Amino acid sequence: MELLRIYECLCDLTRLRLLHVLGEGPLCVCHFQEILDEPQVKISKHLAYLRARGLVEVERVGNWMVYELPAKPPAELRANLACLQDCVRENPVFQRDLSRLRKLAPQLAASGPARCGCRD
Amino acid sequence: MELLRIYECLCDLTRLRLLHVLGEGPLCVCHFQEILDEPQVKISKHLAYLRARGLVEVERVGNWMVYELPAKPPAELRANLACLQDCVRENPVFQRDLSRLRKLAPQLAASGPARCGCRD
DNA sequence: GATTCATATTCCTGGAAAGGAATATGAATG
DNA sequence: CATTCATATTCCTTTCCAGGAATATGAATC
Repeated sequence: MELLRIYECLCDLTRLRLLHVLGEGPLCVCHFQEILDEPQVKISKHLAYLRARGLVEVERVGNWMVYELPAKPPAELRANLACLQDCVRENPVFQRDLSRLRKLAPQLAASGPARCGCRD
Repeated sequence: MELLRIYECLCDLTRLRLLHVLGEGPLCVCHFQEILDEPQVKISKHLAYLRARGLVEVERVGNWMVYELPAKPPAELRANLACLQDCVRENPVFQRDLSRLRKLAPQLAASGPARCGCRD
């Protein structure tokens, strides 16, 4: 993966938030909408942007599209995601996203990384 | 400093190279031109871009403009510059830049971080 | 004070991308 | 098979930025 592609993905706030939340585990679009509190088009387009550049992968599950980070992310991506996570540790927006995620999937919070709960 | 501003600066190859080389120490525009082998306008504009966002600082020394990283870079910048350096450790373009830098200022290579040698 | 030198700025053009409104797709369900 | 639901795509407008050519600035030097 090219480093530049990664940085291009990182230079938009919505995409930063998407990637940050994805660090907790796979998630579907409807959950992103609730967590980020942003319109569907916006979420969907930015996910497409990330997907086109290989930063996320998708799997269709019935009506839902479940997005996740690549199973084996290249070193550059891993390094930058770790760096991002570190940088936003005290950022209210990013932390609010995380706490909303945990409210959405409280049963998963205990059992390791969150999964998309659409099927429940 | 806003994290987004940093990422915006990082999503262009020329700026990545400038920042990477600046990690070795202050440098003037003419040296950047030689090291990156890019036209003056391009270098100058990207340095202005970085400067406008606070990623670099300038000092005039006679005819030369000496650019450097901020004396006390905020944590987000430090983290990302370290991450960048790590990611390009095996990248031929970035490593060629470094070796050109050392050829330009061999006497400085030994004595710690490189300084702009225009005054010599 | 005219010239030179290093660098910055302006003016242009083309392309990318963000955001929203509207519409399309495709799976599930009645 | 018509509808609903979750999501994607298209179309549009606006803004931003990259790159190059030409020109401007400002310090130094003759």
